[in-house]
Amino acid sequence: MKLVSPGEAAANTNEIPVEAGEEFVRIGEMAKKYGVTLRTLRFYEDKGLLNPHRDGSTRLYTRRDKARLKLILLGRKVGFSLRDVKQMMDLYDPTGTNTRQLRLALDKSEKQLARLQKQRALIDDAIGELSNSMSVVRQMLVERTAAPQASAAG
Amino acid sequence: MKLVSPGEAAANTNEIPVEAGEEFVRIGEMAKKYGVTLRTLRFYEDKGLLNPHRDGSTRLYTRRDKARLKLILLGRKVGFSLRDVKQMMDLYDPTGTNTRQLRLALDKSEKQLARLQKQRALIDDAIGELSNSMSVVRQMLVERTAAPQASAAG
DNA sequence: CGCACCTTTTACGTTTACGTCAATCCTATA
DNA sequence: TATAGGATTGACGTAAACGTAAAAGGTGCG
Repeated sequence: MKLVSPGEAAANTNEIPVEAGEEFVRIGEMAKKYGVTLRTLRFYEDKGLLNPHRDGSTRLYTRRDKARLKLILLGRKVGFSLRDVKQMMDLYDPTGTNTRQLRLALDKSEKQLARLQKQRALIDDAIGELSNSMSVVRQMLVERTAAPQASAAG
Repeated sequence: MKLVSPGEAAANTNEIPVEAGEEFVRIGEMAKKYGVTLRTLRFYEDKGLLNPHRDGSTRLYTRRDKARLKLILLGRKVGFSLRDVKQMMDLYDPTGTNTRQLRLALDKSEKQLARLQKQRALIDDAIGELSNSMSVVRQMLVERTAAPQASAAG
């Protein structure tokens, strides 16, 4: 049994004890697959967001880790901090209904949604102000460029 | 001659040589007037964005400084970095037409406008994703909450 | 054998715009 | 004169999410 081989180039394919069809991926592949850096994966682990298995000191990621990573990336995409993501993930309990987890997620989501809407309002505001300033500047440029001695400009 | 006295409470009113009706304000007032902290004003000065006069070691702000501060705050509002603002301000030349300054400002503004629009798109995207996730979570909560033993949920 | 390549841990650096002391000084006022 | 209120400089702290370098170990291949 080997590591999952992406395409053809499975360099450095070490013999790893794999049980029950579990597919292990090392950090390099994991990083490529999800478009993150090695540093990021180690960082997430350091923050308690990921918990890959180990073969000696080598990290081995399973599809559980992949699922978690997907969640993390989704969380970040919608603007949650890693702390928020961790807080929500930490409530996951495979034996229960995860009602609490879901409620927390919903709660945080509502707040985040509000933040996002506020941000959008701010940005719209900024766009407005900026557009104004730009037309003012354009006007000033026109006055300085066109017909410096004549006052009739059209 | 005295410092400009805002309302009635002009505490700590020191004798300051004022010429030609110039109105000086010390840092505390300046901060209040523009809703920034003392630290902020000193920081801006440290970054070369402001250049208040001095009475000994005490900073004295004139309306020139106020105008500059207004520009800084507008710049920040529309998302420019302080470096950008400084770069634009540094081109100011009271003897010329400031064409170069205006062109630079316009150039930076166009780029910033693009960034803002991109940001807004990202935010809209995030809002969409988040809304989706939220309805999924709500659905999950419904399934876990309502009629745990009956499969008919209306 | 040696090189290229992957991986590890540790730890400091980056970015931006200030916040938060800390120690000190000056001044007006009761 | 004691006290309260501003003001000064200097310098470390903060937030977030990694980047980057260093020093080292393991592995397969030609």
